[in-house]
Amino acid sequence: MKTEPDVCSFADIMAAPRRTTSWEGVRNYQARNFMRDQFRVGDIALIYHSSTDVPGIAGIAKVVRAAYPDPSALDKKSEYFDPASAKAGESRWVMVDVQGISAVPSGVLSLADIRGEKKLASMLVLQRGQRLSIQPVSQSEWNVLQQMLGG
DNA sequence: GCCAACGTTGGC
DNA sequence: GCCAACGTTGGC
Repeated sequence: MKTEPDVCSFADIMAAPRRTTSWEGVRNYQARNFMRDQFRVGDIALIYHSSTDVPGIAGIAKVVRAAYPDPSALDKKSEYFDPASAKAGESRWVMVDVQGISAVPSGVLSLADIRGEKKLASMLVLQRGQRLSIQPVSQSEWNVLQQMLGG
């Protein structure tokens, strides 16, 4: 799950009540559908910092609430306000709640580190033009990442 | 700040 | 339903 640390960093998640935050503001259908159709309570999520000095995985979280309507789409004061949702009278977007588990010990497992590991060459985050803010990670990729994170 | 890549919008 | 124009993403 990508986030800009200036907006919501992994540290922000860890500092939130119950270390839990709602993943509001996803406004891309493919990313929404991943949350709606694939996310289950208990699933592990990698929190990735984008648009920052050292982009990469900053921490591990887990899904503690499955997809439900994202009310920010109906909030005119929100930067995530969606006129089409407001017109329809209900949010077309969903969010999940995630709870921080642990930060990456070194601070970040950088994109460069990920790119340097041949076993991770299949990761979507490395693919050219891949901008999706929610990306699936395979079990084998996760196994390698866990090794790199010291188990 | 650049710019490639991609998604969305809207006129036709 | 095509597709040009526009907006956004995000590494570099």
